[in-house]
Amino acid sequence: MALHVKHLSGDKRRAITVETVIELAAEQNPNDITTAAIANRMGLSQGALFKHFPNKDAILSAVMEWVSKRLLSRVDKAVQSIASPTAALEAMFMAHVSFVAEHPGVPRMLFGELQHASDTAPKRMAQTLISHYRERIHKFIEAGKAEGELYSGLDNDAAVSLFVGSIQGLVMQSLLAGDVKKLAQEAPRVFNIYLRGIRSA
Amino acid sequence: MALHVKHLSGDKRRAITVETVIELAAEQNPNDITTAAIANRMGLSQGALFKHFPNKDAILSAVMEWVSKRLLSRVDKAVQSIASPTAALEAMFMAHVSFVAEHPGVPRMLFGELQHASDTAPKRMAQTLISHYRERIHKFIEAGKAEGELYSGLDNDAAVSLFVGSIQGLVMQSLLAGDVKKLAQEAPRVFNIYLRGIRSA
DNA sequence: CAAAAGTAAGTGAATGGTTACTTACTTTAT
DNA sequence: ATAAAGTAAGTAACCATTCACTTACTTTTG
Repeated sequence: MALHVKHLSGDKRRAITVETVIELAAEQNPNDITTAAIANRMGLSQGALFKHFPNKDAILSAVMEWVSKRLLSRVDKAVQSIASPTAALEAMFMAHVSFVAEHPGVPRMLFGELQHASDTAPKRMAQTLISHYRERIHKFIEAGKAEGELYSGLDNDAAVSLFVGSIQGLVMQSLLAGDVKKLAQEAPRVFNIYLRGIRSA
Repeated sequence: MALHVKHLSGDKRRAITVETVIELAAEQNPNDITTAAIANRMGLSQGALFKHFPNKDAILSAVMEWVSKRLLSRVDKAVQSIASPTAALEAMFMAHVSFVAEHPGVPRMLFGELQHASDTAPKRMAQTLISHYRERIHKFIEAGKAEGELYSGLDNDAAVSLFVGSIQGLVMQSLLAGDVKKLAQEAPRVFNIYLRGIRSA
């Protein structure tokens, strides 16, 4: 019928909830996104959220699952059918940056979750996402070395850290400037320096 | 008489408060450090804090001021009497990393403040700290170019971003590992890659 | 020089606002 | 008609801030 906005199916509602949280995280401190704010943005009452999620942590977990799936499938897609490891790293970098530009709330939520002392479910999910992400970079760096594209004396772990950090640096700068558009402009220039640091001769 | 712990002078109390907050920020999400937690760690009642600070924001502002002074003076000291711009960059990098290793709560608080939507006093202080920090790197990169130590085609802004990001990456990894000691080990290896990315020939 | 007055620092118990979550009841869709 | 989805009005916990009062030390004054 599509006319009624109320009484959506649970699956749809859960999906909308996740997108709403990510939207809100782009605008405010993820740590103080309230269930009231989420419900309000969705045009629902606060209590309605708890028909779909048992508690707030479950909402955040759903967000983390969404982020994990989308980010990893995005970078995986960007990388497939690219033969050269360094080209793959570049494609991965750009895919990640454009994902962040589309969803600025994502890195903020990730970092926000990692800050927690106790290991909550969403925190663990953030940790595994990042570890999966790092694994992918690791593979490309090893392959790049094997093919002679990368400096043979390169420290693999450090190279992975710097890859992740270079994106962090861009995110932080866009956080400071409050401007997401600059991300796309600066990204290739930062990657060029990184590439220069890891490639052979 | 030095025996009494109670009734310290206001200045001392304020200094202890700042250190306590940074200590707490190393252990838990800076966003939910409560005035009760601060007071409790100091062996004071909650109300006593407000004899020294008008409100919680003033406490956070004091923390940011502490961080700004200490971090900038630390890197400035590390750099003085170093002629070569690249050597200065390295010294600055290492000084920053060792500062963070000593005070793991600091980067967490900084990032936490930057996350806020409204611009509170402590947020503005975090912003100016970072902008001062970036200026210093900028100068060395320009000097490095002038002296031919750095790649002439280098994008200055990108190089600054990557410098900051490389530290961010290290911090994030130590956040994941929950291990601050690895910072000092990994730092030189990450900097080597960075240096390779910006230096000439 | 000591008692009185003053002051900064401390306590502990309100206070009011906010938040996650619950409950009792109503609406909608199949 | 019944189960899922929604509402509105709770509740208990928590948090920053305030307040009335006490304690430790300093300054003033008879």
